[in-house]
Amino acid sequence: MKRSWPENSPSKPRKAIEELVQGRQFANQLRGLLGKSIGDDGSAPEKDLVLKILSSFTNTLSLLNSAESDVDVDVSQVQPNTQASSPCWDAPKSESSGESCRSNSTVKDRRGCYKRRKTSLTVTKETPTLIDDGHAWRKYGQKPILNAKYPRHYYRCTHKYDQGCQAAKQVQRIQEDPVMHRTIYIGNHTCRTFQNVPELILDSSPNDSPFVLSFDDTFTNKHNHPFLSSSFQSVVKQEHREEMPAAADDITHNNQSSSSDYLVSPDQTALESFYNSMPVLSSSPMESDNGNVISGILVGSADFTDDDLLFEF
DNA sequence: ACCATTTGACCACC
DNA sequence: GGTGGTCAAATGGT
Repeated sequence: MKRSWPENSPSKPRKAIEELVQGRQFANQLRGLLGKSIGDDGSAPEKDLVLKILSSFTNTLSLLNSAESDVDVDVSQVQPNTQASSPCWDAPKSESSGESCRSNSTVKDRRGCYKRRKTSLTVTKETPTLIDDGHAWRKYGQKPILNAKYPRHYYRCTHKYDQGCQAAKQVQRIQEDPVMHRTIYIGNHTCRTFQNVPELILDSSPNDSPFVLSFDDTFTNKHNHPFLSSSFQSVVKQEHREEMPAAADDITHNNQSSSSDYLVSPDQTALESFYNSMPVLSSSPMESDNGNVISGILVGSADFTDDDLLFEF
């Protein structure tokens, strides 16, 4: 599950990680200073630049650190034959969703009765700030994670039941850098209710990547990956898919489209090649005055508990 | 009253 | 059996 460094060179990557962590902490300190003097809207070019630096650090760290990540979702976890084994995820409330559930149990006894979705479409992001991603999330759980300093928070889409939206996310503060939060987006939004989310059109031109996005007329540089375009968003770590027809929930933006309208290709190989070929991180210089726009697309961490907010600045 | 969060309990997976 | 993911009652906020 977790990747590890080659046995013959275990120390160098770790040293690199340490250096990167330190660099990222320095960048965070600088960002804090800038934040105090500039404001918190993220629109200042200085702050934007710092965020990009942070993103670079985080990205590199994430690549190096994936083997140690406590929320690691490795591509190797993809288990195609588990696609149909997630009834509780798709319809967790339904009585029929838990085949393994005790049939005669009371309502209270049905707690935790579900089929855990082992693998699914997931996108891991690390964000230096807690920015509303435009979706409405409801927290449904919090768990302390073994060997992790900070608990993991579980969120589901607010419209899970009224619209059947399957999107969920897990948020956990990164141990090495508590300012950063690692958000794992699971599944894609099928709800139509969005706040502050701009128009986002997936360009499915056949000659290019089927996942190219265009952000209306304010965001047209197609070489930037949708996940990676924000100066706030730091890392798209890994992704794999299972039964979800679309790519990341946040890039679909189906507020104006039904689930069948997803423009992201469901083809897994295309998806993989897309993510393999894309640059690890690219920070768009174009979104600086549209921070809210981009954050609504790319950055998770909408709802946080008090301890999360302690680190907000 | 309604909605969101908290939190202990339950259960699947390893 | 341990860990992590989810449920749902209890609680709090508006």
